[in-house]
Amino acid sequence: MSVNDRKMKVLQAIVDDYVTTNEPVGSKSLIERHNFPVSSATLRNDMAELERMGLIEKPHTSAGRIPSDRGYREYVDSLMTLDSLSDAERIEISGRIDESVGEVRDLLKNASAALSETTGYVSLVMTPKLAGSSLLQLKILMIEPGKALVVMVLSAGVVKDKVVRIPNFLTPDQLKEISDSVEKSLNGKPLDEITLVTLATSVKETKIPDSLLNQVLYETYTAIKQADRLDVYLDGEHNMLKLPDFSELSRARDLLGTLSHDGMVAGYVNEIEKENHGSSDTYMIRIGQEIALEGLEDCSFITTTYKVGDSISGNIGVIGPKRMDYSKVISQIDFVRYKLNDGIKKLNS
Amino acid sequence: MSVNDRKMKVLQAIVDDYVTTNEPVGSKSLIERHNFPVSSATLRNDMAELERMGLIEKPHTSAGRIPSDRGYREYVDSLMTLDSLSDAERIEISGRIDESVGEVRDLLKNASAALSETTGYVSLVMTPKLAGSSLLQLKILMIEPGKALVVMVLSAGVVKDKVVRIPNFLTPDQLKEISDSVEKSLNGKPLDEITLVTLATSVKETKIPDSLLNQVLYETYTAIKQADRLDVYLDGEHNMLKLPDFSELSRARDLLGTLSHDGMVAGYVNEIEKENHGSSDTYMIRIGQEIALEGLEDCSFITTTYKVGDSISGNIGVIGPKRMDYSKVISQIDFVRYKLNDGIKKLNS
DNA sequence: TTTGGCACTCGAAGGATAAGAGTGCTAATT
DNA sequence: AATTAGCACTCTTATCCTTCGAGTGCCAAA
Repeated sequence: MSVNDRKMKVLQAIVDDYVTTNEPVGSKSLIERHNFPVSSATLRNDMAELERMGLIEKPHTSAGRIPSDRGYREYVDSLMTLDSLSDAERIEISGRIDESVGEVRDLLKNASAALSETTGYVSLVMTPKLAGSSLLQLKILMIEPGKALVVMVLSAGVVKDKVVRIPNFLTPDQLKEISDSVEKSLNGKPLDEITLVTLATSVKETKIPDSLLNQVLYETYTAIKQADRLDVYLDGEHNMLKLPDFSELSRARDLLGTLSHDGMVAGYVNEIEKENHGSSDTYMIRIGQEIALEGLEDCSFITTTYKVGDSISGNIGVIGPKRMDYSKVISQIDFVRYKLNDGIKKLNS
Repeated sequence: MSVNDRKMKVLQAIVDDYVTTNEPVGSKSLIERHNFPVSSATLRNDMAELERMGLIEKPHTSAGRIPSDRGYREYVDSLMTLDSLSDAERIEISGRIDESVGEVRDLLKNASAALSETTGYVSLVMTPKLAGSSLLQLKILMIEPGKALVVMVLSAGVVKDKVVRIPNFLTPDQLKEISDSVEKSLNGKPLDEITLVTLATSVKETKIPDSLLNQVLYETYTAIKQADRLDVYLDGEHNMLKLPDFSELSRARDLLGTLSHDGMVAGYVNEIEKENHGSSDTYMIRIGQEIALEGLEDCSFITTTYKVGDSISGNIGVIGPKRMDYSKVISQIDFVRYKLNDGIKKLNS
């Protein structure tokens, strides 16, 4: 084993130890716990070198070493060995997710709950981005005078709807006429290409007075725009309070404060995804300072995607302390992702 | 002023001081801050008496006094003076709530956000209980072979729907036949009186084979049952970390742990409401140990109802430290409640 | 019933000290 | 050149002690 190889082993050992004990690790305990065929003095030299390379650091002059952000990065990129889930864990997760009844929303919520429960960290599940998916059907149904339901069927069988207000004296027949023309002209169009103008041109041929038409069109338009609204299911925030990493109240406060703006978190995930543009099934891992969200400096953020049909996907991930068992968490996310894909397929088929 | 009156004044002063300073209040500072026309020794006697009555207590032998749960109770029931909101607060709250677009769900979420924001505590908004409301319309619409949408209109104009799976070879005409018979026989029935049997009898006369019928009926039944699902919007949990009352990490952990089970909190609110059965517009206040939820021993829980139409109502409230400005919080809830009632009326009219 | 006075209590804050884990460096060894 | 033993040095943590001050309870006088 070359000297360089050993240094990397040392880094790996430091990360492993620090993750489990949450104590800066010193040369002596390193020797005790792992069987390095060298003395502690040698490890001290290696550790000094690793520090020079910026991979580990000491909290204080006379303390052991902890991994730096770059150290974790090196660990995750090159040193980590992936392990797999125990059967017990699989059963636990499956149980929670399979109890979902009927709606995608339940499924996503339960997946998030299962993920935060098994990891002990914060889980994140976002509804799929529908902006790029296309409109397969659109019907406007009269509920009662003045009130209608816009029902949209999107690619991959996703159904969205919204109650809208319409002019009181619009008749069901008139509404049907509008609905049919709109559907005819929008059919197959991607959601994000639909504008108010598109809608207006689609009903040019009808004989319904503009005054009535306009309100219906506008409401239909808002319904379409709202169809791709992003919902975020964050779960397990309170888990972070159990971690020694956040035993300082101010850290915990900053963290939970930021996490309470789920829109911010979602926005950040979308940014990350843009950078990795669309390579699905891969894991995006952000460590410590790499995360551009206030209060998450001591966290790592792991995300990946789940699928709804072929072209539509949503995000799923975990926010935990930098000091986490990356390998384990990734396999946990992976299994939840698998169950989620599966559940959605069953629901939407 | 009688001696007894003064004792109550002293209690009031202690609560007021303790709420603002979060320090046990002693006889001397009491004299300084309020103009009692007596000496500190006299107040000491009064305080000893109040303690004998169980209304105040000392954390330690040589500390000042803090209100006991019963002390707060006395304060809330008899001593508190209600004040009103500042214009700035009204505008702040109105702004947040008025920006809601289109859906009741947004409105509830925003109301909850506004409430947690202005109080600085945890807010709670629950969707209305629909179990008792009745079914005015029910339509089952074919979306594509194998998939249909069940649309229900309930009292007070509330619309609910759910995508369900149906047998692949069921024709739109058959579906319409089922839909019409079901609607005819269920019309006006309260949701909680509808059973699978009710549904089955309603379609006895149709000529559709049972094998097809049963799945549709079952799915419709689950759609109806799911219509009155209770959603809970808890917001501002992280605010609690800012309070000195929860600067002990373990307290904060217990509190947020319990609050993360929003189902538990919702269940508790329903219990409270049953006890107060249905007297609307009143405030239900639980203080400290009166709250039967783990981790909320140092909290107070104030709830009331908002209205959707005449007969349907939901709950809204705040969870904060016992040591809160009750009067202020109540007026804040009251204003949010008012804005919420108003917003719903506008949406549903 | 109220008041001044006084002894007493107890927590919070501030040092001082000792223990312990860990480091860096030097000189010797392989 | 790489490794090792040894040792002086550093820095944190825990513990104990002291002091300080706010507050109490109670007694005797008004």
